[in-house]
Amino acid sequence: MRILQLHSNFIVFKPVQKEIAIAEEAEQKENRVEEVVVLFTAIEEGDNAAMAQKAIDDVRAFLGKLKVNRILIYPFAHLSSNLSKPSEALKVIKDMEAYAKEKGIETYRAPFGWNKQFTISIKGHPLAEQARSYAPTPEAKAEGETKKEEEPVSAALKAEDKLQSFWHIILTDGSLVPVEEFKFKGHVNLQKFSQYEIKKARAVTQMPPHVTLMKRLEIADYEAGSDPGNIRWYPKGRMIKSLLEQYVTSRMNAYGAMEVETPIMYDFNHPSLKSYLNRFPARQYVLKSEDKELFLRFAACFGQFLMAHDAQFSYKQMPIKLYELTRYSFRREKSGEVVGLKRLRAFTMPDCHAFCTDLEQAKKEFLTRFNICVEVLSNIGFTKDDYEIAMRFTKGFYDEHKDFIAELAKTFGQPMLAEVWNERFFYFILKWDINFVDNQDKAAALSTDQIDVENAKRYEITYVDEKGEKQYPLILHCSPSGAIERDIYALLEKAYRDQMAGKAPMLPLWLSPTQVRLIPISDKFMDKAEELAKQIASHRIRVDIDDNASTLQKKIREAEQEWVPYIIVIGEKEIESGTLSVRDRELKSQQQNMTADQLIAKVTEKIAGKPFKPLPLPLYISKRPQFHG
RNA sequence: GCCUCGAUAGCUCAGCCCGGUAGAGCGGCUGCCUUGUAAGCAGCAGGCCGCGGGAUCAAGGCCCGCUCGAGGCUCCA
Repeated sequence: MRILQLHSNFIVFKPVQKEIAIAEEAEQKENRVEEVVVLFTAIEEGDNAAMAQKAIDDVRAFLGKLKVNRILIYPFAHLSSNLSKPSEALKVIKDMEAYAKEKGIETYRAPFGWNKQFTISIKGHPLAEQARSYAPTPEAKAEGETKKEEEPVSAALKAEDKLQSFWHIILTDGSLVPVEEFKFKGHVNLQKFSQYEIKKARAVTQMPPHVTLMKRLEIADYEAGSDPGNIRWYPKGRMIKSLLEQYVTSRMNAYGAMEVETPIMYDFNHPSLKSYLNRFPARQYVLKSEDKELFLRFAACFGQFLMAHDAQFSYKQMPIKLYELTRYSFRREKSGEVVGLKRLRAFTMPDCHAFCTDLEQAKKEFLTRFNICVEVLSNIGFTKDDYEIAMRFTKGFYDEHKDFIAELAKTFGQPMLAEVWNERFFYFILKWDINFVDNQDKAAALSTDQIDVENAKRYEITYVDEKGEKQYPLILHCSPSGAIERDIYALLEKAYRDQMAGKAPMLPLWLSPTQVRLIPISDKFMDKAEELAKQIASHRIRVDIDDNASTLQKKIREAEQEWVPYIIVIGEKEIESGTLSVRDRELKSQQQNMTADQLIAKVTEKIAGKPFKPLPLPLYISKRPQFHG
């Protein structure tokens, strides 16, 4: 709290304009107060009622010396760069006012939240001008926290600090083995993942491989002109990202989810959002617009919950599934945590909520979605060897639903990590996440699902049951693929791992920007190359032509460095024989002889069922700009 | 956010310790070569040495601040 205290002959102030939504009511007329001690006051983060009283007590001491008993509390934000939230500030200002009146001081107050005009005449004596600053004292701080604890949400937050986790491995029969007793032989990644989760101990001194790759392959790059964690996508990267987005969305459509679209920014002071938000105090991007304070969404929950709040539905229609691909969700992660495509401040997340009548329905749906998530990751290009699963639940939940956990474990067919809590700290009773373990032995969550038992109430979302009574549903929160950017991170890290193991690194065929590269041996064969390109492209295959004036060997080298899956050289032999010599990256670039039709059939089969986008760059390589050295 | 380290041509990096006219390779452009499965040859252009301040006759190099990045800590709904 900062106070500028001025002993004045008089002050005249006039509210001009409301600055914020929660501004107090006030008349736009001049107010004049004579012979008064004016307190220009800024309320800072952490200030509370105790501090309000202390400040007023200090002022009272001065009033005695000055022989005045009249104060004006004047909210004045400009004294601090560490202001509290307006709603908090108003509370503290009111505390000051009430306490001062209680102590018999003639107290005036300028309205909060207004742009005000003022004229002041200050007395010239030594005690007339005083500035004071109050940092939250340890006691005041503790008191503030105790106070917070009374709110249910903050209690949960505070509990999270003390949260104690017990780590186990879930065997495929659903039984739990303490992590220390599990033999990790043959489960190297699970061991790494467990280490990461439990000890969080890492020692690495290398640039994350996917960061180098995302730049070199002209997929994505940092954008220094934005905020950290806001990424620039080049044509190839945009295409890859768009295909993944399309794929996940179409899979969720097939699952029966209804796609919706909701705003990316929300009013800080909206009553339904407030208590939910309080759990995440410093994590949003905040923006001011006219008289409103808005935050950027960090998931699709807000929009979908507000929509579900207004919707009418009954048990007969449930489970009801809403889906949105958020482009973007925003989380203002701490600067030291933002890295590459792994952890961003603006990211694209598919988010599907299922509203279920009861736990039985929720469990059934949960299992369905679990299988969908594994399928989605598989289609993106990840096998069960690429990731590890963590199940998180309370001891109580496990005891009651052991069979269900066992069923999930059996479905997955591999041991999983279990984080077990003694009591529930979060709004969910069961959660799992699929984690990719990267080349620095760090883990990043991809798919996730959870059973939420709190938010229906918080958002007043209800359905009508068989008896015609309103009930709160259980809400499942699922991201089938996790953040799309993170999928690309994992694909690149996987490719790098393949490379280290002596394999040719590559993207899945359906995501390769160029699927087939044609290299005419000389200008003479350009016509033939164009003809062939036309034929291949007509089958929804991305094909391009290297028409640069360099050597054959160099063109092959460049195609290999671009991770092009099929490279075809076109010259005299091909034209005469009618068969193509295809360099197949998957087969360590061995040359395979096949006809154009055979190649088309092969590619078509491999990308069957996946979305398609045309070549993201000009057909001729010579026409392409260079986006990254 | 904190601690440590870094930022030099489009890219990768040398020069900094010990202050004195800005370097290489790749890429780009121009020309030659018309190529048979991972780098053909030559020439040319290209720099606010991240931004701002300071000390110095003189700063890419020393000092301070900032921005961005990397690692660690913390965090990860």
